[in-house]
Amino acid sequence: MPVGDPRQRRATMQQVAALAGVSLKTVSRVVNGEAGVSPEMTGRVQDAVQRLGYRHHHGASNLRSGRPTGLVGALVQDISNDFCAELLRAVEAATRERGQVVAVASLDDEPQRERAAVEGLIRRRCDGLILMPSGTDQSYLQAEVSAGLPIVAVDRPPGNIALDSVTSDNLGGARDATAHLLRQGHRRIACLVDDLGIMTATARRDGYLAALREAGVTVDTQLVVGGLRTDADAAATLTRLLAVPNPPTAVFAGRNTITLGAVRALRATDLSHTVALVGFDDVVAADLLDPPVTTIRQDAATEGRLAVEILLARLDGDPSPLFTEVLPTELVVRGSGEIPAPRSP
Amino acid sequence: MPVGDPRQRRATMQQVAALAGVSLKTVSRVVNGEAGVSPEMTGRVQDAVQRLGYRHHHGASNLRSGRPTGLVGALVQDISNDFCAELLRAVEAATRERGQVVAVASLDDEPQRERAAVEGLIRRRCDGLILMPSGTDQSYLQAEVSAGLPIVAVDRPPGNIALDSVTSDNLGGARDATAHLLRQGHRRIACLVDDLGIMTATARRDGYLAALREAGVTVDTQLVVGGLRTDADAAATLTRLLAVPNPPTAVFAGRNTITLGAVRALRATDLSHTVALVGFDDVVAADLLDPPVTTIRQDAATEGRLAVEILLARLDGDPSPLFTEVLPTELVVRGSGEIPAPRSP
DNA sequence: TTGTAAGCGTTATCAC
DNA sequence: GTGATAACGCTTACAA
Repeated sequence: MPVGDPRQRRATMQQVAALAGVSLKTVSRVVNGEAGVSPEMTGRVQDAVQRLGYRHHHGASNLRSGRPTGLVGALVQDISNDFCAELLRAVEAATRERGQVVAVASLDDEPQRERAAVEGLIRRRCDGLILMPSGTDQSYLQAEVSAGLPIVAVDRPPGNIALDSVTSDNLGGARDATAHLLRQGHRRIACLVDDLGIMTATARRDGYLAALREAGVTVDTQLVVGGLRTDADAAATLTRLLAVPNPPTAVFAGRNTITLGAVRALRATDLSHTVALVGFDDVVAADLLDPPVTTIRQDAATEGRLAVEILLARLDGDPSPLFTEVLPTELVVRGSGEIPAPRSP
Repeated sequence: MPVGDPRQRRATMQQVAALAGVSLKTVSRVVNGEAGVSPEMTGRVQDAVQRLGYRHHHGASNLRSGRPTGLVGALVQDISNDFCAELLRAVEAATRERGQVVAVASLDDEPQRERAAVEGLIRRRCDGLILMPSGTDQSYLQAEVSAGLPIVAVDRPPGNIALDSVTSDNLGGARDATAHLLRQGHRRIACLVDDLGIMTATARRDGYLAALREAGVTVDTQLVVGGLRTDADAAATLTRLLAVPNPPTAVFAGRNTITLGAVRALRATDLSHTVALVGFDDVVAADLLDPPVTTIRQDAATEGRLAVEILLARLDGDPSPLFTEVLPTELVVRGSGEIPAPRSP
């Protein structure tokens, strides 16, 4: 077997044709499984293909044929985050069936990274994009959309542009979570959310506020904290909140990492069984913790599946008006959220 | 803004040239930032580029220039698995810096899927591959390697072929885990591992066996179970093992999902604080469980980082002999692994 | 500084 | 059935 150059140089159809003693076009026909080639020719070509280790050049093929590239982009916040990873899994499963390839990127909620990633994929002529928007402005995508590139926003609504989108009912879920805590008698409920530049964080805080308002409970702005990026942030913040006079008796955690941070803080202060906790978004071993963590479940897999279904439909020419799916969330009662409020002093 | 056709049709350099009233080559120069174009021409071209929404066509450009495509493949067992996801994150971080794009796929340990995914990426002329091998035979890759395609195996050694590889010390880690349990006085230790067709599962079982042998403990083959794919499998199996006469007093779980299954089974049988448990591979909230779970930690991020470093070095022409990095594992003592054996009856 | 011609690996078109 | 030939969108080589 010949040792390859470091610079990849692969056999071309031309070379296969030469070795097989046939024309270029015949090789093309055999390689593409077109009918109307004699068995003998077919055999000779396949032989040459084997011998030269010929591989079809999808890119060159596409250049001429104008067919789609079969490259789909999936840009999420963080591919190592459970929620994103599950969503991607669903996307990947659907595209694999079509022989498409999925390019992924973590944007870490940096709009600049989003633009760079999109740019890279467009230069590579991806067929479509699934995007978890960073920041609040996706208007730069207008040119691409107008050029016919299907883009589906997932998990968060896009800003300043109309795109197909699949999101969870963040506001409703947060309201449910907060209402649940209110029903246990809590009135001082901390609200810990991510960076408020992120639409979902804002929506979840708004859901919290809505629930309080509906219950006629006055908001203590000291108990509402945004900008929490990591579980360590969340743990530190909650520890601080618990240390002041008249501390919260319950916590609404606006994200899975924040929930974990909250659990750590409650453990450290020995308040796990005293302070109630409801988290938005499931945590892996939520049922195994003590107490088990009550959460608002949002279905990442369904979000991904729906998004990719819409994308593939668009690729197939579906002319429907804009899809804006909003998936319901589900309160999963496990224990931590049912800790009652202490009797009023 | 013109409404795009469903079939994407983007402006070409030719069209830009026509609109700007310059030659194709001048457009090429401006677009590629080559020196030696008058400011006036540059302006006219940039104008036309804007107006037409021109996007560079990386594929066409590559076809002639022969430059690398900037597409890197990362094929893992399951992108929604924590370990894989973290590994991918590291890969992605490194490639992003180079403006490369990462295509991912979950193989689910199905050799057929691996071949299909590799095939798809090769047709798209990816520059290199990071592969978590499925099954035990990667010899089919020989032709690609000979053609100059850099491939780095991660997490598991490739079968029947020499590839750069980055793996964890599975055998050593499993031996450490088992030795740790032996030190607590346990003699009847269950060993629960994944499908034995997976190299890491075999290595971990072998590490378990080695530790028993070194301690002069006879192996009870009834306690050694392979083929566990899900946490439910693991839970069911352990529940069964615990129900027979002379049950195990400790468990070595060969994978993070198996560890979770074991925790569930121990909870259900109320043996969490009676039967010791050491798991291979960290579990997300291991420190928050009761008891906290002792694990053998393997560093997914480092594995990914090293693999991609090797890959990029090869792309840059590094002619070193084969790399075969074996990363050490670390025993993380948390509680579940330190439950002592009951006194002999 | 700018432009022309050829060619990258493939497919489409139309002859033989 | 099989094969020339042009073309896809771009870059290289070379000329003006």
